[in-house]
Amino acid sequence: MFQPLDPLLHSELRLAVMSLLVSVEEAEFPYIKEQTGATAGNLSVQLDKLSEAGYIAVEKTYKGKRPCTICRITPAGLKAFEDYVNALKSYLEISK
Amino acid sequence: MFQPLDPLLHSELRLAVMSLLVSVEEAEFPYIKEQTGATAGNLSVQLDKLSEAGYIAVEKTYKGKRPCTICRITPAGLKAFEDYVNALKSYLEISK
DNA sequence: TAAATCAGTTTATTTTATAAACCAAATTAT
DNA sequence: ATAATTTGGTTTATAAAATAAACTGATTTA
Repeated sequence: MFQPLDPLLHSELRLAVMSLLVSVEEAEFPYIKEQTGATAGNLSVQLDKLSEAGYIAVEKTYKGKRPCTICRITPAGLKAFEDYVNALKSYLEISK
Repeated sequence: MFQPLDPLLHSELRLAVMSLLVSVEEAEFPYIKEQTGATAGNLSVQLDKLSEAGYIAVEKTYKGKRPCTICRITPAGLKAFEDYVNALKSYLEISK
């Protein structure tokens, strides 16, 4: 009846991050922070979780002299996102 | 960009309960328990939260000699569910 | 009448989300 | 030059949430 929801994606901020990365395929930390309205601390923690799950790849590089964290969704992350969306439908579609 | 998600509905079990009640408009505790696969304890807690928020109405009655807890969605609950579904779309719809 | 079942509630524990505090380097102001 | 501010984050602490385990009380069934 109800499909289980991947707890890693069933989180407002992590879902927003994934949603963002699905469409842009590459985003820097400050951009994600601005688009999601998250605090840096919260974002840092949630990016770590997504990264540890293999849902996103995080590249720590430099932009001139300043540090620059670039995030990209992975194939596993894309799959997980799609699966999550499908699972959600079992909760949202009225009349089966 | 991303709409905030009602934390009361952004919970696997509570969302399943609401989803169920949207379609049936009346359900007994054991039925909800069976359909969601929840433990009785967890279900009891989550029904209380939905009830306190005014999203469902809980009627405690008897079926013969046995206690019988009947749940129904309220207009406020239906509205909240619809709003939640709309908010979710901002996370799921690629390209705007 | 003892054991098991039904219908739940209460309580305790683990997990999670989140913000506050912090750190280091770079830039800007005095 | 050096003090203050900003940028780009990480770490840590706290509050909230989810969940299961333990419990209660009445009802069947053995």
